[in-house]
Amino acid sequence: MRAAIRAQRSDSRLPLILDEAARLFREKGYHATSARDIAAAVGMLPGSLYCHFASKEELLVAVYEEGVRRIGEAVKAAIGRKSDPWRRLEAACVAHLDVLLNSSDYAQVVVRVRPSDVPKVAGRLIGLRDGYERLFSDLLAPLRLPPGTDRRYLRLMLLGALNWSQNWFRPGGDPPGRIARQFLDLLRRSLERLPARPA
Amino acid sequence: MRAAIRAQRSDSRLPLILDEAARLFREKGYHATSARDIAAAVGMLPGSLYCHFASKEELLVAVYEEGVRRIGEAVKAAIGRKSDPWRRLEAACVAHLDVLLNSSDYAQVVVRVRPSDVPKVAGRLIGLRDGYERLFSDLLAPLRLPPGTDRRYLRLMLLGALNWSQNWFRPGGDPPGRIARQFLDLLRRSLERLPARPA
DNA sequence: CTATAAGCCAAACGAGCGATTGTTTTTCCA
DNA sequence: TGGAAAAACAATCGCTCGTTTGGCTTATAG
Repeated sequence: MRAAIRAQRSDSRLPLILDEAARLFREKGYHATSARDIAAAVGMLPGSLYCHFASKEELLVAVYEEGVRRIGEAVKAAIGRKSDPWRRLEAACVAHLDVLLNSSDYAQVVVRVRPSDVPKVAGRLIGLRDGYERLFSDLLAPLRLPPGTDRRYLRLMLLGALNWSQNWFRPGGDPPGRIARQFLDLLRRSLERLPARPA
Repeated sequence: MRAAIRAQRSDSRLPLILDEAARLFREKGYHATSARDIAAAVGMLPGSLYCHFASKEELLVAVYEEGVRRIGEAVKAAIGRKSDPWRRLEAACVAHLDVLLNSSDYAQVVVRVRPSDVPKVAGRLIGLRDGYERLFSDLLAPLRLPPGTDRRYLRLMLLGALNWSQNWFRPGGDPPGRIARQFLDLLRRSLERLPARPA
């Protein structure tokens, strides 16, 4: 029991602050969430937040960083040791969308909050997002595609459609995994240079 | 000279208010734009805005309505009297993206501002956007597609990719029309059931 | 010529904002 | 077990927010 109490006490509430900030930023957006909202959700006074963060913007950056880290981690785990390029891409899309629509407030903040909404840290946010998207460039590189196919547009179209799904997705409809596969399949058949499926 | 003065005086500044509100909402987002910002841009005092609008939310709705109207108008004009379904869709995508990235602050607000950021009027904003998107459903209906193709996902993917391009588009790169055609072409080849292009 | 109503100004309201300060409590290690 | 360091409290700062009120000017219809 002593050990349990000690462990509890030594818990810093910083992770809790990040959790609640992520949840609120995801729910209402950055500007519509006040420092007081976050403090109240954690159960502390507004001023106490500034023991952990220099400003509300820096708190956002911390949430954003963790979000990028978690998406990247989920996608890398999903790819695993697969070797077929199309299967790797499919696994990545499914994981990307799953973490984006379902499992992580942090990840949702990355897509929900526009860097240009927070000018003071916009550059850093964009840098973080770009870092993640390079992962998709790497996934697209080994695909064998029809000559003349622009991989950059392929990436932009795929990620754009996936990210935008946050705007219309409602739990209870098709699950994220199915959405991701549907999108990918719309591109896949042509780009694999297979004839349309036989009747 | 007398006539000129009279004409000037009778000018209502309401259109100017809408223009500046659209510009600022597009640039900074809804919450980051204050009523004082808008008033200053028009050259009047903050309180005077309320001669024309009951609240900041209602001003947003007015801008949003005008935005939806303008996108719809541009897309319909682009379709014109074309009859081939794929050409109609292409013209629509090009017009949609052009108005979204280039020509209209009003249109950009429609994509930029998330309805859920403004809960009091979210329902009306979503309704307006849904009304517009029905236009795309109509464009997709007459396409001859491989059996089993889900037109709903086709619409969601296409509009999602187009709308998201607002996040990465920078003037000076490829023009909107080219972007739209690139996206559409990535889908088109397979869905038209043509074999891959001959070497 | 006058009554009316719209458009705008001038001033300010209360609420809520992000952030700071000084003090107290808690934690942890020597 | 003493004492520094970290964490949180308590109170409040100055500011900006959306909005309201009341009065002045001016175009226009009767």
